[in-house]
Amino acid sequence: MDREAGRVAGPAEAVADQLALAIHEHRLVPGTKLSEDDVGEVFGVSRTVVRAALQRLGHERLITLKRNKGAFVAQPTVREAREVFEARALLEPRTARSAAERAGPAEVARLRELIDEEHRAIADNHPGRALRQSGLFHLEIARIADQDTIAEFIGQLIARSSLIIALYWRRRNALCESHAHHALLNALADRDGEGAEQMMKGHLLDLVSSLDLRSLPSAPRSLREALGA
Amino acid sequence: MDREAGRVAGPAEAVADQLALAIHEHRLVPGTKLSEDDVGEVFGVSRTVVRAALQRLGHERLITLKRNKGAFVAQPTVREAREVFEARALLEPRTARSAAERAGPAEVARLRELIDEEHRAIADNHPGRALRQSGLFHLEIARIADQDTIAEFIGQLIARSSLIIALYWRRRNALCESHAHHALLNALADRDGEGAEQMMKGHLLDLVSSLDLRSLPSAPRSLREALGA
DNA sequence: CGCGGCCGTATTGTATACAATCAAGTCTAT
DNA sequence: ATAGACTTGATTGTATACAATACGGCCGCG
Repeated sequence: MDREAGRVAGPAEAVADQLALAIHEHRLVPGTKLSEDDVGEVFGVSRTVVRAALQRLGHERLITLKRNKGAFVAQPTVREAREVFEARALLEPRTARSAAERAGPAEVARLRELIDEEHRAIADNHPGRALRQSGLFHLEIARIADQDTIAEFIGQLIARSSLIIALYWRRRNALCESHAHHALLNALADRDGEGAEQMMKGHLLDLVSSLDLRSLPSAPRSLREALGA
Repeated sequence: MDREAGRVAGPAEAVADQLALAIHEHRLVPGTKLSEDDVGEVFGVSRTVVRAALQRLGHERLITLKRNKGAFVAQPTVREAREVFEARALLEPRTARSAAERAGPAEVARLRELIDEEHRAIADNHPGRALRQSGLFHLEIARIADQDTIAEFIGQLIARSSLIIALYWRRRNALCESHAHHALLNALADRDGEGAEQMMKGHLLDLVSSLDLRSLPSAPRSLREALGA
């Protein structure tokens, strides 16, 4: 479960990972303020390590750091939402193709397990967990492609996608898009690179089209914030 | 010269930018240790802000943070070098196409200015500055494409490429690859998207082939000496 | 002469204290 | 009553002090 091999994890990483998970699962919604004292008390660490964690999340664009004002769970704009999915469209299809050309039985099994957990989360009425598992499925494909650098980018984009979905998701039903994941899995199992690439491309387009990128971000926490910054 | 609009710059950002520039221009070579006390004394700030700066650079993979050991200018492995250029190959050609479809006279003029500065740096025998300008040329194309998210990724990849070039550059002559930049510029000025995409693809392939991905890192230098000149 | 454990020094990790800035509520004057 | 300035409380920005860890030299032993 370590974020990255070769880099030793410290308390700040642990705090950042916990916060990132909460954001990913929509337990922390966009716009929420993350006070340094509050976070420090929750995790039992000092502001020093909290600040380090917040800095990392800020660099990943999961939170926005406003000078002298504090850290807030990011609220991606419509423009940023489009850009994130355009970046994913550039990276993920080709990566899925590479993954298909490399996938063995062990890799397919890992992907199947992720899909199963996603289904279990849906059955348990935990849409946040389901979304997280869905993201891990995409990330695992990048890892199978044996491209750590691209995988890291995709991981960031997936996290930001989670924020975008929180803000712009159109239909609230929990159908999600597990069929697409199944189809992708089959293509990978068949080592069908071309198919996997096309599947991923279509899947991402479906995702974007399931968003409502014409509306403004859903209601911010305060009117003042909507009119001010 | 601000790194990013919307985010207010503080002292830590200034220190990080200076260090990043030094790394980019090869005044700080891979492997160099960045002691917190030394950096703090050089820039006249306390370790707190130095640590913030080092953390940002660490997240950008320009430096490697070893727990309880300190920060060192990163030494990308051969594998990482390949991955960085594979990522660039995924992102930059399509981005160059978009840029070509959007470029107006002002954008072309900015690019031409960057090329001119690159030539001036070469004429002044400042290969570090020339390399930096070359990177800014690539980055400006991403900005012209009006894709901030992708541009940020490309910016990171360019910075890492600078480290890779420091470690694996084969021929030491300062010929560089300005012809390719000129050709790219012409394609952009002609709004030739397809041509720009192909040019960029070929240019990146040329870059990779100019590396010697079998040699090993060279000896580092001291921080003070590198920044003093 | 080489090797292994010990200790001193230097550097990083973390917590805390102080300064600076911001937000909100109060008070006054028009 | 409202607009504006002031003041107060809270939160962040920065510096410093202390604790923990690692590196290097020294000594003793084989």
